Amino acid sequence: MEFKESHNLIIKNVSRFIDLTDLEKQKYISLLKEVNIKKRDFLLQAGDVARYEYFITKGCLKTYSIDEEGKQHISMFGIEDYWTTDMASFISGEPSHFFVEALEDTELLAMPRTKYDLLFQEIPKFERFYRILYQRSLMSYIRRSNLNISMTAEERYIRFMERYPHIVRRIKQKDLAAYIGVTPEFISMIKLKIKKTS
Amino acid sequence: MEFKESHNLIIKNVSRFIDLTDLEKQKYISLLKEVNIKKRDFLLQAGDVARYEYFITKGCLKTYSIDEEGKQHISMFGIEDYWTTDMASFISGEPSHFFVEALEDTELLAMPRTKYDLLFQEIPKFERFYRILYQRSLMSYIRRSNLNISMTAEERYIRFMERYPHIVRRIKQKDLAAYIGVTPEFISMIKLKIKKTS
DNA sequence: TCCTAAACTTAAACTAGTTTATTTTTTTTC
DNA sequence: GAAAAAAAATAAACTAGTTTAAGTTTAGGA
Repeated sequence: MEFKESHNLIIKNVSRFIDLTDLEKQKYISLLKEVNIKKRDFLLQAGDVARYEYFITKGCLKTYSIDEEGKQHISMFGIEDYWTTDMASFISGEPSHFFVEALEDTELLAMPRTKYDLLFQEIPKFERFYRILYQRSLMSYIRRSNLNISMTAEERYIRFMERYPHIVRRIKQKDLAAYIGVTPEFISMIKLKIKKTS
Repeated sequence: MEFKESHNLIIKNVSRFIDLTDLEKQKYISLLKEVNIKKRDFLLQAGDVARYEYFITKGCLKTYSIDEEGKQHISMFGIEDYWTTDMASFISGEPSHFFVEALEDTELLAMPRTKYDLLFQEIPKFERFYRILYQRSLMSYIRRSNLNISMTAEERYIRFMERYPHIVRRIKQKDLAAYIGVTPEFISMIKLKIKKTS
């Protein structure tokens, strides 16, 4: 069975955890909506309710909140083959505290909250898919926040550079700083220090 | 159908998200193992593999890691009606980086990793239960780490005191500090400051 | 119930990371 | 491809939270 490129991508992602028949694939795809946004546009803004769970087929996004002093805190970057939304808002139906903004022109597939129950009803295997997906997200979330707590900013910077060089290449240093949890000035200091010692 | 007190508790917890027949309840309970540990004993230690997911029926626990300088970082407290384990180790089968230690004599029900697949096979509804459970854990994890990032230690302290007074009553200030992410001395300073201002 | 270890308090010196301000470099836009 | 805007670098003054150290209170085991 032939699908378009973006649909192949999402089916490949889902098929890591569950096997779908051709009919189920078709059914699943029929629930998805295509969304394209330009660089600097928002997929979600604080105050909005997250009505979709998005799968990224092309591009790059950042998810962040803004604190009382107006500072951005980036909680994740999203690139091809990853999922993004504000889970808290998506589930609870309450307004989000997050912004999801495109760092490049971006293409996504959106699963509407309104179709979520229908999906589980028609293809119960998806309970399993999401059980595993959320279990793994939880796992990496726990790992990350544990590391963040026990490492200095310099260690966090070095670790991110080593583990996600493909993301580093696509983002501004300013955004890296907002993810690491320091000021851009401090990143400059770290780089200077590393240059001197090596 | 009659079950013992602890089994009633876990069934009530599971029944928030899925309905079980009496037969399914019995089957589920037959997979669980009762575990009792004394204050200061460990449910899990760094280096061990987490072979169980635990439901707390009585008592209080802390989950923490120890960094290179020997400092404890508490990531959660567990009390009655909550679940605990190191999800990362439980899923991956790799050794854990966490300690789970009893702060009081504690009674638990343990679901073995070895029975996990059997559970999903025999009662597929549990895929749904865990999908929802993990989705909600993820949600509160995201909320918490977002708040921690954008608040000062003082704000985090005040918030915890307000939201979890029933937990505060059962733990040492030292452990509260390790959860908030500051030294016990700094907690003393915060208390002093609050006393002065009010 | 007493004794001892652990927990908590207070305070002064210290440090990782921030703030503010200026200059240089890179990116965007027309 | 030049002008304007945004991002990055450098450096000095500053602050939230740490460290060290000494004294006080509390808890729990023999």
